[in-house]
Amino acid sequence: MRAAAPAKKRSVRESVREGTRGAYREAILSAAERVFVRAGYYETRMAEVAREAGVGVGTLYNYFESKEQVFSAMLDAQHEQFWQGLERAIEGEDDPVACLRHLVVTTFEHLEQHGALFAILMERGGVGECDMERLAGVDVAKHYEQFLDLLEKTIRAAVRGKQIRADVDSRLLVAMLSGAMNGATYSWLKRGRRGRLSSNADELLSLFMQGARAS
Amino acid sequence: MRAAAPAKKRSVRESVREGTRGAYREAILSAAERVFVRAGYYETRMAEVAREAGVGVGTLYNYFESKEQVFSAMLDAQHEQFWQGLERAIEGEDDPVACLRHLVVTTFEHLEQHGALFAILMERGGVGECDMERLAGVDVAKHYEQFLDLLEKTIRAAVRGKQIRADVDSRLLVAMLSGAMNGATYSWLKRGRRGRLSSNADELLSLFMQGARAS
Amino acid sequence: MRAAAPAKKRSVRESVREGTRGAYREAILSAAERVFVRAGYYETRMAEVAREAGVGVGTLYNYFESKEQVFSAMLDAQHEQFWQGLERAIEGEDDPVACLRHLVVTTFEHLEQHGALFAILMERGGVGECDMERLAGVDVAKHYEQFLDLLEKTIRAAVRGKQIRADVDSRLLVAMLSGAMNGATYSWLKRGRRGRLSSNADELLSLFMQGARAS
Amino acid sequence: MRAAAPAKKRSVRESVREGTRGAYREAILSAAERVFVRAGYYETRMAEVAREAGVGVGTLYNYFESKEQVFSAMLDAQHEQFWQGLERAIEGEDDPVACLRHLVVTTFEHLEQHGALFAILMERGGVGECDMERLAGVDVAKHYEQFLDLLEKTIRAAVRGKQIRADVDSRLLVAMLSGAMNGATYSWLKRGRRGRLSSNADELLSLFMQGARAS
DNA sequence: AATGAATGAGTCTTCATTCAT
DNA sequence: CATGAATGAAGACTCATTCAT
Repeated sequence: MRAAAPAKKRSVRESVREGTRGAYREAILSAAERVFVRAGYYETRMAEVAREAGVGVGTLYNYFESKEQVFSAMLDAQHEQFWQGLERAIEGEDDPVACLRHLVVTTFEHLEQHGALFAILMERGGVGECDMERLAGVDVAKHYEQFLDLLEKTIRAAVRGKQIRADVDSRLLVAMLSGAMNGATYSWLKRGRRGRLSSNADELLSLFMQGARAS
Repeated sequence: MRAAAPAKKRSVRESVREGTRGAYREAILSAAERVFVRAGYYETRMAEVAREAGVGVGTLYNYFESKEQVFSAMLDAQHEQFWQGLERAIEGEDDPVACLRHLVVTTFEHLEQHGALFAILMERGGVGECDMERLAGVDVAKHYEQFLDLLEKTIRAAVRGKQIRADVDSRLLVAMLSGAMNGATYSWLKRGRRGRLSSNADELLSLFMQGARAS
Repeated sequence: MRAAAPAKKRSVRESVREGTRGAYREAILSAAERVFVRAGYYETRMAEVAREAGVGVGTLYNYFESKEQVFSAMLDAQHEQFWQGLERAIEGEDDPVACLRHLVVTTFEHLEQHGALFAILMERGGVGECDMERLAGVDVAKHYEQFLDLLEKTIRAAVRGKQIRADVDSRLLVAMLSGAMNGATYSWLKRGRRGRLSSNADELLSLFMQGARAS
Repeated sequence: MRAAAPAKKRSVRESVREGTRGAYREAILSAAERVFVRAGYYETRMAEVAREAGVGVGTLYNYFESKEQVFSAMLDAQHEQFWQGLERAIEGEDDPVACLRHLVVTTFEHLEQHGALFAILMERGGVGECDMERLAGVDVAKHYEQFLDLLEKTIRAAVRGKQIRADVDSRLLVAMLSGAMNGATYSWLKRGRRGRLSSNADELLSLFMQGARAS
């Protein structure tokens, strides 16, 4: 078999390799997510990621340049998934306030599913002056900023639609809403993930809108 | 001079030594604050802290047991200072809502003065499941929790005084207010500390109260 | 070749690895023996052991937990080898006095081959109150005690066989014989290992037996 | 007082200083003996010696150049004392065998009084190739060799006096006797210093002489 | 001269990364 | 390519020694 047609074998091997490559990548990123969430960036050992992924340490380096890159790639993958869900959620929704609700609910649902990883990053993004912002060279705030941008865009749209008051700096509104979401997430994590995080969405938004609503 | 009262000289020497010990401790903690904020816990090198403090590495270990202890001690010192300011600010204030305002303003002022260190801790406290919560063995969330407790106590008082609605879980209100404060701080840091963080206090509180106010 | 039985290849690889592991362990222990003998425990640097073994420092820690463990493992290996020789030498020998002779000769031969390491340990075992006895946490006297026990057992047998007088505490006889062996070894080392240490065995035993012999 | 006659004061001061110097030196050496015996050379900290002596660390360096020198000086002091006792014991004694007995008894008595320190040194002297022989640069075997020389001289005298057989290398006899003494000391230490070490002297010598005696 | 805090060279140990198999 | 042992750069920490008081 193995000695058979080299040409054909090659394509087969290729495709297998393709699939294999993908599978390995997935497995590594998935393992990385678990371990990084569990232990944090610095306390995470490449050996531990490898074990969790069921591969050899060397294999990690066949797919990624370094620990940093594994971390970064995992972030991107997470963000990608989150972002797709977000876009799907607000697709075709014209009402900015309804959009805001979708954003909050989708975010909370993602956090429920994917643990606090994204939250960690948001939080870490919030570190501010600390170089951790560029955690080990990775711009961990990038994705969070993108999220904040979407939030701001949506709020501005609501302002234009007279649904949200215009006399408050929209950046403050963004800060408040995102902060409130973080606060709720923090509280939920502290309580040991009891209950559903997303069940807070409506009440949270309601409180926010009471203050933000155009009179 | 040399023949002067030995007893006194001794006490002088003692006091000098006392002063020196205190001065060294201060210098180290101060340097530690700068370096830890700059680089984060893991990227901070004891040698760097020593250089920043203008002392030898060994000296660090004359005052603290380990890197962790330096970090922990610096946290405690920061918190001590912050907490004193907080208590001074709300001392004798009976109105819970006015208290809330003092809390926000004092916190913002502290952050303006002491950089994002405290913010880092709050943020880090928010990390959730990550073991970084007990960063290298230090319970960094401890102080933040204490702050949240005070916030909750004050909000409950306002609820009892019919100033804040009773139909919303006070923990959600705490999460929202603290989160909003974090959000504002994050935004301020991102803008490069331009303007005064505390100038957001009234608007932030006003928005919060609109939602929270007892109807 | 490559298409050959993967199963077998695996086992080959395994065995190679096994062999390699063994070889590395051996090399490290052997290097450790040389360096520890040369420099003593405290003056020995892990880097020096690594260099002597022709491996990287990190490799040492792939095989042993710590410097102490390297030391301890080397001791055990030495003792193992010595003890095997000893048992082989006295195997099937019924005459206690002949046994004693085998013990002395075998010990001397081991010392001739393996340098003063074992002697060091014996000597160190003799340190007494000094904590060095438990040199850096390692019970270095353990092996020496085992040797003394064998000596005592053999002497007791000779007493029962009326070959050695019963009116002297066998522990004193043990102390004398072992001490005399140490003394001869010390002298031999001092003379720069000239001549054969084991050539002293018969004369030494003869002198010992003159005093010890049952009248 | 202090401002009084400078000239006289000086001499007073001098004498006080002399006495003081001596007292300090004594205190340090005495403390050093205890600590070195307790912990061994390498595990001994200068700070611990200072504490035991009731002086400041800096003071140690006013009297000795280094840790090594403290160790060395303590050794010399010990040896000095031991040697004086030895000379006093054999002074005027013409019979070599009686001399031997004095040597053994005096040595054992010294060991009983001064703990195992001297024993340690003897033992260490026995280390052989190990650089510990020149423990931290100190020739710890020096004193032991001197003792062995005296032993050999005495044995030779006994040979000349026909009290000890001439057909055995006197160096072997020295090795045996000194070794037996070490063995007895080791055993005594192992038994926790129970009983009197010197009570073994006669029996030990008797056994030795049985073998060594000229027929 | 006594003191003890400051000092930093030197050590063990870790762990990301490489590479022979 | 997968693998995992080898590697060595780098860091926390110790402790003999110095020196200002």
